[in-house]
Amino acid sequence: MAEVAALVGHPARANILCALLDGRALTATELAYAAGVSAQTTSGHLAKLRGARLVDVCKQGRHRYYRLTGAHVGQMLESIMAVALTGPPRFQPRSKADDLIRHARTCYDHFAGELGVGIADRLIARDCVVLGNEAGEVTDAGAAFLTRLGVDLSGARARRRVFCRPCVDWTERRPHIGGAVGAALANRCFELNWVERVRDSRALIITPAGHRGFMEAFDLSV
Amino acid sequence: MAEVAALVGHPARANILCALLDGRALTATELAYAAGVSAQTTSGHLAKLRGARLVDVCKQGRHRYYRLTGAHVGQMLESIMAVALTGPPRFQPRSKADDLIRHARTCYDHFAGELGVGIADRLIARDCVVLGNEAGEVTDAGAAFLTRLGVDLSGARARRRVFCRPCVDWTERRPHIGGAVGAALANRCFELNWVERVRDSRALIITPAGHRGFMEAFDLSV
DNA sequence: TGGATACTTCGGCCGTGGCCGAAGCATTTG
DNA sequence: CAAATGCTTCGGCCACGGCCGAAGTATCCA
Repeated sequence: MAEVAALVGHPARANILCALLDGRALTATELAYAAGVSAQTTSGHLAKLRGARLVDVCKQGRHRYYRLTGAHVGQMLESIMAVALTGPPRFQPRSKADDLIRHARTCYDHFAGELGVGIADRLIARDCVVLGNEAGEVTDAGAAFLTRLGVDLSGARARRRVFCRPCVDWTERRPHIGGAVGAALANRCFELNWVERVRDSRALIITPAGHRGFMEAFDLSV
Repeated sequence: MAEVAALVGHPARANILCALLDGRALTATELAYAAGVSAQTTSGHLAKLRGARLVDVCKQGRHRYYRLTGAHVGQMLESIMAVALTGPPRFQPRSKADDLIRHARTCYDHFAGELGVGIADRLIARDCVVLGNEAGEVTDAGAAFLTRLGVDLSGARARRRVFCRPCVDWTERRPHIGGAVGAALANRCFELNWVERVRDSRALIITPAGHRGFMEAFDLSV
């Protein structure tokens, strides 16, 4: 047991595992970037994670795709995060980049930060979405609203992943909307050019069109 | 997050946390024995665990009693165990103590092992309890049955914690009943003197009265 | 076929963190 | 008040494990 915990207990490996948390499979190079260490160091970490069956690998050409071995690993990571969040507030140097990332960012493939939590709040207030502790659901009114916005809900339903789930935001410490719905909504916002990615970061910039759009659609000023 | 995992990821600290897993409060010296290191080393570990709010301490005379800060820490430990057990099979010397703990033990504050899983199985078979993946519920028939047994269900409902939830058993690899209901049921069994704690262990001994009681109440021979 | 890309293995350097002996407080007991 | 007990702090030793540079496989592409 200590071995498993020790594997998660190193920043580089924790970053790798978090990057895999949404179930996608990523290549070793992508994970090296996420971990912030060199490719050969990452390779060593991945070998250890594989040895403990925390991640699986599948070869495709010259790429190797890594993924979590199963939901139980994801649940473990979530439970560790939950404990970490109840811990003592940590010292966090404020910086320009920090403010950006607190303001709006992606959480794997959906929105987080003030933007993500704000959207979730509005959708909940309008009875478009119901979020429980472990799961969530889109109401009929919510489905109509999102469809009107151009979000591909039927595509989202067809995917094998969880349709709608709450995802605790690590800056706001409140839930935002994850799962296939969260991803589909984020996709649509990218299409509409409401947000743009910041290079080499998970941070997002909200375009002028985005400011108008989020205000019109969600009555949300960001 | 990596910090929390790193704390759990050392054998000495993992032992300390496991020793606390049944919810009892233990003194620093007892924990030093459980961890297998000297008192001063243990003191250092405990200071770190306390710093991360994984354990709480309360002074009583010249003793200091340590306990887990809450159920969320216990759940995290269980989920790590669950992952550790799905990993590559490890060499495990079988011992008398091992058999005991596999047979019947406490899991935080409810029953686990063959006993815990057996009880869960019978309650499910009789439609007294329904267990999902993340949550569970007690049926009306179940409430009547447990009340007849003397379990304090209304007290359990009044508490702020999750009422009924499945808890994956790390030896049986199947769910047993946790949450407030699991705790209340365990309490009642202690009251009835059906089980007794084994010193310095989470293992339980089923008394002769317990053998009769579990057979009569649950049709369960343990 | 040869070079580029993706990934792993090897080897050596270095720092963090664990460990215990000794000493220092705090509390209880005689 | 002194001795014993429970626990923590301090200091120094040591080793495990992380990190990267360099070199070695495997695969793709022109």
